[in-house]
Amino acid sequence: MKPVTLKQIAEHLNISVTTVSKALKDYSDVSPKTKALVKELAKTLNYKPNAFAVNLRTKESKTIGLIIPVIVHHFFSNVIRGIISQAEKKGYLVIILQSNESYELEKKQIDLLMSQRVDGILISLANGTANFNHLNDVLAQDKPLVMFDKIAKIVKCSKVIIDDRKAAYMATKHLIDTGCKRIAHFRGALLPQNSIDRFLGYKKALLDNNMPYDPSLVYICQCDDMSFEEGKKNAQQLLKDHNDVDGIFINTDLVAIGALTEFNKQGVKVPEDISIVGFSNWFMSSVISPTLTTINQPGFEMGKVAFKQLYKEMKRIKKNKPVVYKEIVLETALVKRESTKK
Amino acid sequence: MKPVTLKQIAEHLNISVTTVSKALKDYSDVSPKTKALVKELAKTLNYKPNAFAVNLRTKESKTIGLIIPVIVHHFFSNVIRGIISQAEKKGYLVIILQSNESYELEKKQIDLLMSQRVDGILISLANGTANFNHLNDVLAQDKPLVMFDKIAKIVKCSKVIIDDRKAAYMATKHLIDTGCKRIAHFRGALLPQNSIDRFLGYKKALLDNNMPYDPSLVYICQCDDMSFEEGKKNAQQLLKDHNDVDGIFINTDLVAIGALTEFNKQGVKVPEDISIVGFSNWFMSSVISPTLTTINQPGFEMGKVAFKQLYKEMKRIKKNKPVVYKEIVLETALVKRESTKK
DNA sequence: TTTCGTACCGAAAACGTTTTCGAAATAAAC
DNA sequence: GTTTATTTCGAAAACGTTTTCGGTACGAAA
Repeated sequence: MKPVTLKQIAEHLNISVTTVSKALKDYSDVSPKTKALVKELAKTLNYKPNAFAVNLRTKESKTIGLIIPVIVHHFFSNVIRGIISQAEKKGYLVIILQSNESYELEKKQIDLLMSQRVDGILISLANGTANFNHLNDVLAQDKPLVMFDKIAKIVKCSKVIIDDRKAAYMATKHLIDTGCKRIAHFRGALLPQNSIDRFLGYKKALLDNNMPYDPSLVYICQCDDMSFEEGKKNAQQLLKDHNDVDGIFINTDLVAIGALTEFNKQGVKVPEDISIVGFSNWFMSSVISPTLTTINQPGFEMGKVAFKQLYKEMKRIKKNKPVVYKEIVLETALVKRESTKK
Repeated sequence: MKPVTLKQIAEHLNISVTTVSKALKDYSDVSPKTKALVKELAKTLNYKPNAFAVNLRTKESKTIGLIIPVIVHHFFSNVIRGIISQAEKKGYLVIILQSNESYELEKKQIDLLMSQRVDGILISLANGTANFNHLNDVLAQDKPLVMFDKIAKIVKCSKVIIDDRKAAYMATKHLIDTGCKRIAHFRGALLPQNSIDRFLGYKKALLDNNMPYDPSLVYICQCDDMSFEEGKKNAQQLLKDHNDVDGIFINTDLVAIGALTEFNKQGVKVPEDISIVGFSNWFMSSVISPTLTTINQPGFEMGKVAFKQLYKEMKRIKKNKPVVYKEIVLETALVKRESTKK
C-alpha cells in the first residue's frame, strides 16, 4: 500500500540505492544490463519518486504561485488558462490564490507562497495595494516575480502589460471620429495603474482633438464583483447630471454592459443618443444588443507570456546568473461594433 | 541571502536543533525561558520552516489538486472560488489543472498530482471520461478523492452534486405549466452523468404530464468552448425541423443565450412564440433580453462543500480511520424570468 | 609481471525537519 | 541520605532522494 522507494527496488535486486537512482536517470556509470533491470522493476512496481524528497534535495518544487484579484472574471480566468497551459508544457504546477482586491490578503498570500517555497510568483495587483514591501521582499530573496496587467511601475521586476493609455486613446479617438462631441468616461478605481492609464489616454485624446476635458464627466467605479451594477448606477447618474453627453468610454466591458442595459431600459438609444466603447472584448460584448464596440485585451496570451518570462528568470536564477527585467507590452485592437456609429 | 534554518538558530543560542524545533512548536518539555529566546531570535532572523523538509518528514504537503474540465466558465470558476476560499481557511493550497474535457489529459493530470503527492484530489470529470481506473487507482492508494458536479456514479467515493433530474423536471414542468405543448430539449454530451440526468428529468416531466416523448426534439451539444455557437446552430436547426415547438429546456445558460440570440435575430419572439428555460443561473441570464428563466446551480457553495468533505476525509486518513463516502446533494431552484410565460 | 585505463558499483554525506528515547539535573518525598 | 518525581535538554534516527568520491575488477598495454 505504501509507495515504493528506491531502497525497496535496491533490495529486490541486491544492489545499492545509489545505483538504482543512477540507473533511472541514465547515468553513464551504470551498465546497460542493470539499467534495464532497474527500469523494468521500477515500472512493474509503479515506482514514483517521492516529490518531497526530491524537492528537499534539489531545492525546487516545480511549482509556481499565482495571485490574482478575482477569479470569476472573463479576463482573469483567461489569463489563468494561459498561465496553466504554458506551465504544464514546462512541467510546472500552479497554485492559485485570490487576493479579493485586498492588500492585506495579498501580503499574507505572498508570505504563504514564500513559506511554501514555490519556484516563482506571478501576480496581478489588488486595487488596494499601494505599498510594495511584500513584493520587494520576494525579489530580495532572489525569487523570480513577474507582474501582469495590474502592475506597479515602481517595483523593479518584469512586467507584462498592454499599453492601456494608447488603447484608451484609440477608444476615445474612435468616439470622436464617429461624431461624438461630449464624451464621458467611467473609470476604474483610483490606484491601479491601468485605470490611471486608461483615464490619461481618454484625457489626451480629448485634448489632442481640441475638446475640453471636464472632470465632472469622469465617473469612478471599483470594478469589483459589483461592476455590472456600477455600470447601471453610473449610467443613471450620468443621465441626471449631463443630458448632453453623446459618448462614453468605459473602463471595462462588464461595466459597459451594465450601462447599456440601463440605457436600453430607459429608452436611451445606443448609439444614436449615446455611443459606448468598452474595454476587454469579453465575448458577451458580441452577444448583447446592441453589440459593444470595445478594445481587445489578450488575456490568454498575457498569461502565456507572463509564464514564459517567469520561466526564463527561474532558469537564470537556478544557474546563478543575473536576470534582466523586461517590460513586455502586448498589442491591443479596437473592435468596432454596433454601440458606436459608423 | 539563504533561508535561515533551525541549525543556525541553535548555533546562535548554543542549544540543540531539537530544542529549537520543540520551542517553536510549544512542546511542554522546554523551559519558558528558552522558548522565549528561541521565538525571539526566530522572529528577528525571519525564520520560516523549510516546507520541503516538513513535507518529507510529515508526509503531507497541505496542498490539494483540482482537476476541472474548463476554467473559463461561469459555473466552474465559481466552484474554484468556493474551493480556494474554503481551502485557505484550513491552511491548504490548491493546484489547479484543466482537463479540457479530455480523458487522456485527465489521466495524465491525475498521475501528475499523485507524483506531486498532493494530500487529496477534487475532480469534475471530463465529458470524454468513460474509464475510471485512474480514479480507482487514487482511491486504492488511500488518497482522498471527491468528485463534484460531473461525477461517475460507479466510482466509490464521495460526491457533491445537485439533483439534475429533479431540477430538469422542475424546468420542464414549468414550461408545461405555462402552456407549452411541444417541448424540445438541447442536451449536453452523451457521457456526463448530469446531462443524462437532465435529459431523463425532461423526459419524465413530459411523460408524467401525458405529453409524448419525441426523440427528434432532442438536440445534442458538447457544451465546450463553443457552447454559444452550438446554441445558435441548434436553434437554427430546430426552426427548420419543427415549426411547432413552443418551448425548449436547454442544458446550459450559455447555450440558451446562444439560442435566444438566434431567435431574436430571426424575429422569433421569446416567450410568445417559444419559451426557454436554461440551466445554471449565470448572472448574464438576468441581463440578456429577454431575461432568461433558469435553474439556479450553486457553484460557489458546491466548491465549499466539496472541499469540506475532502478535508474530513484527509483527516480521517491521517488518523488511519476508515472513511465513509457521502453523496451530498445541493438544492437548486427555478428562477422565473421573461423567457417563459406567466 | 606490473601498470594503466576503463567500466561499473556503493558508502556516505547532505537537504532540514520531527520525534523518540534516554540522560542529566534539580526538586520533592521518605 | 537515599529514593523518587519532575523538569529540561540533546543525540540520533528517520523521511527518500541526489551526488560526490573512492574502490573494485578486469582487460590491455608495457
